[in-house]
Amino acid sequence: MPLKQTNSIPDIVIGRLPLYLRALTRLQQEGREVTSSHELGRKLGISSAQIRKDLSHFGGFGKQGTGYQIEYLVNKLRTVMQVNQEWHVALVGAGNLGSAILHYRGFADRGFRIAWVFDSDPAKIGAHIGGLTVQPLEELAQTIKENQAKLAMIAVPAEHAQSVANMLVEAGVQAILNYAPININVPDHVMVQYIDPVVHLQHMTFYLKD
Amino acid sequence: MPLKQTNSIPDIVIGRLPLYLRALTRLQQEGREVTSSHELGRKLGISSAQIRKDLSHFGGFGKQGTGYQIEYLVNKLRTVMQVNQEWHVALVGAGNLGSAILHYRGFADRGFRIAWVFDSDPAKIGAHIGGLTVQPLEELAQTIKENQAKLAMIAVPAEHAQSVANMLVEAGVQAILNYAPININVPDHVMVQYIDPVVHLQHMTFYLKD
DNA sequence: AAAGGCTTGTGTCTTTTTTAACAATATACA
DNA sequence: TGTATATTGTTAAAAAAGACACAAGCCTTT
Repeated sequence: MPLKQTNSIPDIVIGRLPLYLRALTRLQQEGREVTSSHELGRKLGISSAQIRKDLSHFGGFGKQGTGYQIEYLVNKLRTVMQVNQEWHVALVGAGNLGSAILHYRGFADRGFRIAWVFDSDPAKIGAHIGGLTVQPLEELAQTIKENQAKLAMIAVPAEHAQSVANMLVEAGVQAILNYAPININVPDHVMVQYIDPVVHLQHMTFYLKD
Repeated sequence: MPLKQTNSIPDIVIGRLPLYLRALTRLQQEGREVTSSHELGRKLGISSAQIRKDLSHFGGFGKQGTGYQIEYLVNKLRTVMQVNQEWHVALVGAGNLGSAILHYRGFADRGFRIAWVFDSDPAKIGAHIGGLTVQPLEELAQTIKENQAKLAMIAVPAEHAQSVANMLVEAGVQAILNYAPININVPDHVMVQYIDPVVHLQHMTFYLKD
């Protein structure tokens, strides 16, 4: 689903890079300048060997006996992940969830600017939320094409997620973050990731005693 | 991190069960009564063999030549995952994110009732959000102990997530869904799952051309 | 009642992922 | 300077996860 054939680096490794980056930037905020695979592993609940191996896919970022220069490693990871630039993201859905997403600071803080928001509800179109004006769904294709947006988030009811996805794909979006609790089908060249908190809760209740 | 040693069924299998349940309930809503591992696999982007193998860990739920009776399988999965009951969840943080979580219908719809909400901000305490009254953080321990809450969600700024987690653990919570973009450390017997949309976006930008 | 078409559950094989181990190198300090 | 300690990058081994393949069973149709 999210994967592509870079044929050398496993997708599961790519999936851990954001976690490394997140932990490293936090260390940075705490004023730290150097860390080690052991420290990072302890913080993330991952073995140090795994961290070293993952990072080694992209080059030797550390120094024997010393560890990793945090600022240097952060920059390298940002480059590898292509998040050393600002990404503009389209959001579809301006209901409760969409509004919450628009108000969340965490995206802009880490380089993802929600640049457009669409909804099909006439009552919402034209409204100003989080500095943006809600556009009608009809404008989606043109806006995305004109701006060559590559990223989009879906925050509409499950029933409409697939048709929205179709529109996004048709308009040229290459990566979708789907908040609707439903699997969507897209062509192979389009990536999809899912956010469904209930899935996580259910994963955990399996293990709960009583 | 979320794992425990049931020593027989891999955690990665448990993690897929909620996805199966989600797809199955949707089929049910569409009026379907029977499905197959092939159909389910197609919908989920998973091989049919994997689905059959995963389900076989819990017994033979299907019928050769026919497939799976959806209602029957849904009930079985709910039982296995222990979501054939309503869970009461404590929420910490009544800011933007916390409010959004409180207003989201998706939890209650699938058996997770947010029953208490806590915040440390005097301006928020006493406020009514989504049918609940925001309680002061000082009441967290007692409320959770009295009600034997097992599940909690963290929706506070990253800086406070660890101390909130400590309080929750101390109060007896066994599973935490952490929306704060930071890794938290908890004892082995406590499970943690993370929701961080930026992690998913970064996972995808790696693959984007240009 | 026999044949043909599906689909499950599972044993086996293959691939992927993780862990373990260690030589090489850096730093601190006696 | 030399010794002890720390930490990387990498190779090899182990473990885990996934794909494959097929006998067995169910249903429909002739």
